[in-house]
Amino acid sequence: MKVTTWNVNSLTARWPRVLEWILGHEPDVVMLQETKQSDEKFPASAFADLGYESAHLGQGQWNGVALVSRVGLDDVVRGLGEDTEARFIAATCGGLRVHSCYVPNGRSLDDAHYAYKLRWLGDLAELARSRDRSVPVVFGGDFNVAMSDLDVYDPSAFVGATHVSEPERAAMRELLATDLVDLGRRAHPQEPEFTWWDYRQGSFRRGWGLRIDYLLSDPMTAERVRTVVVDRDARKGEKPSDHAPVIAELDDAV
DNA sequence: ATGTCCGTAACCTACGGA
Repeated sequence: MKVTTWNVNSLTARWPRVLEWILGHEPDVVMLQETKQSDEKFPASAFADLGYESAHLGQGQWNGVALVSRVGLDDVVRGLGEDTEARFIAATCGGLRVHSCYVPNGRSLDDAHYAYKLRWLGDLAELARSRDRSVPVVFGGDFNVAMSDLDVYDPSAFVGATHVSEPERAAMRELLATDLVDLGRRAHPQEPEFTWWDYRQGSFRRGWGLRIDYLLSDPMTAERVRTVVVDRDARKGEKPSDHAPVIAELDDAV
């Protein structure tokens, strides 16, 4: 089973790339972030034509998360607790409880949005902590945190910035401590494996990236993982998202 | 170069957000 996550930075603007990508990669499950669409605009019927069920939590102009699956899509939960922004959607797909997460950006360390980000990650950790341990889980998405300096092209360029601060990293450790495995780092302990490059300054060409998009699973599911790759090709070419998809290939459950 | 891209509101350009 191929489980994937991708922050598309507007599904409207990215539709040709998303369509091409799904046809080319044939993922079983796709967790999408930043659809930037209302539920009315979400192309559920186009996904259905491709053989995929889908579920969306849209907000319109900002945020927006979705799940797209060709291995079933049941028991959808929209939203994280009392959060009013469209940043979380979960469902059961092919026996996996799948969670598409779009963690608040934070903006700057002294911004109210930063406190919101830390609260949001705390709420996500609480949800992960209280989960049904008999069900295999994957949490995927844009976490807007580079968990270690290996996840940052130049740590000196990020002193005092969001995405690398100790409280954000502590919040991610708290999430991981609910017994989740960082599949990308587990598969590639030494390579940066960046997933995001700023549109500005030719960052992609210069290799100025961050690893902020993750696939996290319970340890049993992690044992099923054959490969984890960042599809850098999706960051190239015409009208790319600023994020690349992350793809995990899982063996069937035993 | 604060160097790009997105959606919006408004209007042929600016703005907030990322």
